[in-house]
Amino acid sequence: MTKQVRNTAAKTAVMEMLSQSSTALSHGEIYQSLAETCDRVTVYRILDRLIEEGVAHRIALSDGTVKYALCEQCGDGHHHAHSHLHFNCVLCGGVSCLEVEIPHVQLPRKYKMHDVSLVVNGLCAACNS
Amino acid sequence: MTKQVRNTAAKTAVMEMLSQSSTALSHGEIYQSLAETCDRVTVYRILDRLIEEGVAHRIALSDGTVKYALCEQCGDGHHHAHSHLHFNCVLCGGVSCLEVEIPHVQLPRKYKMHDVSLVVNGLCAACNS
DNA sequence: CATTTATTGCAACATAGTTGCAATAATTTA
DNA sequence: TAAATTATTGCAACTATGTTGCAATAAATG
Ligand SMILES: [Mn+2]
Ligand SMILES: [Mn+2]
Ligand SMILES: [Zn+2]
Ligand SMILES: [Zn+2]
Repeated sequence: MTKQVRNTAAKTAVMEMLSQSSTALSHGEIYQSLAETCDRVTVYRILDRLIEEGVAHRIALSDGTVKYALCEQCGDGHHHAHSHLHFNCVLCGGVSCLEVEIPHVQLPRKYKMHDVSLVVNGLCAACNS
Repeated sequence: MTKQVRNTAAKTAVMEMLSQSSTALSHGEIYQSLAETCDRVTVYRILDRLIEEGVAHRIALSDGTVKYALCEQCGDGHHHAHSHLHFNCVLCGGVSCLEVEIPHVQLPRKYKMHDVSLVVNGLCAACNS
């Protein structure tokens, strides 16, 4: 039997927060906004669980920073595809999932591609004015 | 006047190591191989300096891990371009610069692209047999 | 309400990266 | 070659990030 899922106040709060946010959030940002209401470790575990449940996904920026975003923000809800790029605004720091397909990349002979991570750094629409 | 550059034993050792290695190396890997011969912090500072000098570059993998590689390995030596992709083998863990141009990506209106980071995870030629 | 067990808090640990400062040593200059 | 300059290093101390074990807590189910 598959492990059952329980909805807790902390988990709901994290999801609510990710859902409200226009930008992907780091563990630290989430933990701080939840100020005192739950433990650091709990936030890590909730995020891990959300990812395992397919509700959220991890985004590693080009400097190594890790952010989290809900998956609905990055697909049409119907077919869930993770082959989209992530945009990191160097001005406001915002990180967002763009509905842009990752172009096909040709690898050298014998290489086998599993998945691709593409992060674009630049100015977002709001900051580029 | 621009800050002068000094070649020290530690710096030479790090460069030698990166130059010999077929894969990009993390700070930890470099530090361990240098075992006891110099401080942890020194390795960080040497790597920062190599990057500032344009000799090496940083590679952030899709899980947030950071690796370092010499720049000569990732260009033809003549024109130095950093718009190439990095390959991370999920089997041997090797990380290498591939001489493959990053395909053009079309961003939504008003977005301004500065630079792109593209990491492909999969099986390298050696592991894919 | 009682049972089951997923989730949490806490302590403790591991790794990654940064900063200040005094000591050291690579270059430059005399 | 010896002295002066200052880039580099070692060390201590600190912050940030992430993980694990275990006992206590609290969802869900009946
Ligand atoms: Mn996304
Ligand atoms: Mn490279
Ligand atoms: Zn912006
Ligand atoms: Zn391999």
